[in-house]
Amino acid sequence: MELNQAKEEFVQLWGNFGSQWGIKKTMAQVHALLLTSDQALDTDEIMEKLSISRGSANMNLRELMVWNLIYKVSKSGDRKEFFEAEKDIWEVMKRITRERKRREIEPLKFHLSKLKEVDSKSAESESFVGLVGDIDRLVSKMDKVSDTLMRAEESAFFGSIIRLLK
Amino acid sequence: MELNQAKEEFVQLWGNFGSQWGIKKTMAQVHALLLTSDQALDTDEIMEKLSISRGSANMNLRELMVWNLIYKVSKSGDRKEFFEAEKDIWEVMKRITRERKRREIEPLKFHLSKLKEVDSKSAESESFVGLVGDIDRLVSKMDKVSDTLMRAEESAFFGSIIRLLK
DNA sequence: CAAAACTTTCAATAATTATTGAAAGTTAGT
DNA sequence: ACTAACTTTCAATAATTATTGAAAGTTTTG
Repeated sequence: MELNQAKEEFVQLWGNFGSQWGIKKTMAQVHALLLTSDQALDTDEIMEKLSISRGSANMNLRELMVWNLIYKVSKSGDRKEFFEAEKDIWEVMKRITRERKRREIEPLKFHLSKLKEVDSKSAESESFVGLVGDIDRLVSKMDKVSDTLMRAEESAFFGSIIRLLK
Repeated sequence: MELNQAKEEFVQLWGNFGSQWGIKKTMAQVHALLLTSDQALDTDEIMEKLSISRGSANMNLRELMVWNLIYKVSKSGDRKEFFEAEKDIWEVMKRITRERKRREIEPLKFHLSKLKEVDSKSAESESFVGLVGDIDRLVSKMDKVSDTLMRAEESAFFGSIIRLLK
């Protein structure tokens, strides 16, 4: 397979899978384009390569910066802004996980804790509170495990535990 | 807070968060309704409680059965079908994870392996193949870890490792 | 400071995705 | 085998979500 074709397929692939797990398709495509580009690109290049409008390019680039997945870079002698992606895939995954945690896990835990305040007079109330509590504990556990995983590469101790899990 | 109000809020909550992570909103709401119901419900009750059409109720119930999150149950002396949810939350999470793995991780790995067949003549090709390989390895690792977690409750050995991660 | 170069915004519009509900299909009882 | 009770399908429609692009805003340069 030819390199440019492979890159294009990668952009589509990343877009489709990204949108399956909560990342907007176009944002994921912009990300993929920058991930597979050996040099920083400017807005017009991105618009052209992905056939998207200036507005969309701008919006998605800004969002990717919020997620910390791409950086603005300047080229001397050019006043345009160029963008380049964080290339360390493990770092990419950590940042996506961090952002999703902030946007999803934390609000979810907040709402669950409210629901536990239901008047627990009846057996049915008890079992509802039990269910909510179980969900809360499970979410917390998954959250903790993902934290630990994210730290694993930086710690010999946790790293060795992770290796056990292979 | 009053129980029925809490249940309604839970249905909304589950619907919103479900749709953020790839489960359709109405399906998640049907699931939440059955999770918090102390008895099995029939299609008409579900239609009424969630204000959805017969078609939508049917479609979402069938999909939940594919995911193995709910069961059909019969009541003697009634030929209607009733539905009830798997109540063990850990089991629920395992089944959701399993289904998502089947639908997302496996196809992703398949596509990634294709992309590694790019002609690697140039330095740029090498780095593209490197990126794809990194992603493939990361996805595999996360997949393995999640498998291990899913098995953890059933194994004293893995269970004790998981407890270390708290 | 004025104009050029570039970036951002946002209301209108397009694209996508979910829902409806009536009709077709199925199953069970007599 | 007929009918009534119930379930499923799917083309039409509604609801939602993403995209556009022209106008407004900002920054840089001479």
